[in-house]
Amino acid sequence: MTGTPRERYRTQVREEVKERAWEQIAVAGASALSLNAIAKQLGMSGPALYRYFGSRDELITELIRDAYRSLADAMRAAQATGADLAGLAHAMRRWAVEDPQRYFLIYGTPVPGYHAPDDTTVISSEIMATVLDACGPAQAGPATAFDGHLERHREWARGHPAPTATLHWALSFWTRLHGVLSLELAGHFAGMGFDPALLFAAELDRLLDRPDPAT
Amino acid sequence: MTGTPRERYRTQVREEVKERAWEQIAVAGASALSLNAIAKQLGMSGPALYRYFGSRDELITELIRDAYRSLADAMRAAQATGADLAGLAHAMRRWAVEDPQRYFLIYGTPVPGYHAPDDTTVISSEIMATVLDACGPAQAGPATAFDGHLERHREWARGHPAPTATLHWALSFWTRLHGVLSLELAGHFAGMGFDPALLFAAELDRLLDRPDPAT
DNA sequence: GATGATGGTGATAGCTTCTAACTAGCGTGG
DNA sequence: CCACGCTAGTTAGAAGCTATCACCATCATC
Repeated sequence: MTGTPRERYRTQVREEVKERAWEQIAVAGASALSLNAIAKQLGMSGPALYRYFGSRDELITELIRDAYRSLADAMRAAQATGADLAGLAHAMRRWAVEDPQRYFLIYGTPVPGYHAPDDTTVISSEIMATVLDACGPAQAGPATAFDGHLERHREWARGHPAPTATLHWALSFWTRLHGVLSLELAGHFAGMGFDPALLFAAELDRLLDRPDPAT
Repeated sequence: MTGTPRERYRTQVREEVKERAWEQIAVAGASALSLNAIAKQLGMSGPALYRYFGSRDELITELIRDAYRSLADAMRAAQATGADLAGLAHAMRRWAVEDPQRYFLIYGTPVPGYHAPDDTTVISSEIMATVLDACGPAQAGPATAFDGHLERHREWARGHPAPTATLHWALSFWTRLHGVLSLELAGHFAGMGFDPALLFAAELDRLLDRPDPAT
């Protein structure tokens, strides 16, 4: 809405490019993303896209940034509606299942040479802060040897007042949910018969120290 | 050693191709694997490789198979030397850290169209069986609602006599260790300061119900 | 209205996978 | 022993990709 018509057109084309890029990624993965194909879909030919994105990597970087932003927003939105930690976990799973390749763009196989831009780590710690905010005093767990080590490496919490044991707990929240979720999204449970959503819920219950929600 | 000289030469070239492929994957990831580059390294030009591998996908499939086989062997070898569950976990981590891209070839971002060959699921359940074999009666955890669901979907255990609660426990072993391990290998802990190996050990301790190994 | 920034074009280089046609040579059956 | 056949290798080429370059049109502003 703001800016000169030139600028508005420019951002609109950029958005449309990213739109098509997401479509391609959803059906064939990020490695199959083709600038040529996107250009053809937009009715313009090949090199025109380089006016809007300097390279394929630059476009993908932009998409990674947007994916991070989208995940952080989904978590914050869940928190805003009064969701507890279980609610945050399910919001995260919903966001991931909605577009698995978008999840893998963040948490999938890294390309050895590639370095994510700095602001993604900012967003990443924003997500972490959302989890920490939702943690009550109950989320601590008994002190472990790792907690002592973690006490000396609290930098990543960016001054969040949560006790170190809670930081450890939040790390477990992240790693465990990512473990079950990424295996589900990658299809590793496909031929095994059980319902991945139930395994996710069970893992979450164990994490929240609710040993048996059924009885 | 067996077979005609022709066959021996053929398998030797195939092995050499895979060797170079692993080198390329280790430094640039599987997506950057180039048959042309491999052929050039072997001193032959381009299309000659298609005598040995029908396509790029076929080569990658072969590599995935070998990676699965290698992981299963590493786990079985650890078990053969009397390793307990913690030993299995550390064997798995060693194997992964040794060549992260090899780990990601198995557990990383899946290409939407691609379907892994059937024998990989066989090897996968062999790995699962190794874990189940190392489980004592202690590894069960309290019965959960998920265990009831899992009771009706035991097919993937392929007749292993372990009780259902132990199957659930083995799933947690898999998902939790994969969670912390894959995030480490992907570099998501890079800027956070703490030692990923210690987080892995801590997560393993919690999994094995050893709340505080330090005190 | 002239001028300069901007958007788009086709041509081109260099890379990729993969197919097709063809040749050199090894190994075995007659 | 020799001829045939299979195999491994070659070059050429199609189709695709990223990315750069040179050029042209068009729009916005002075």
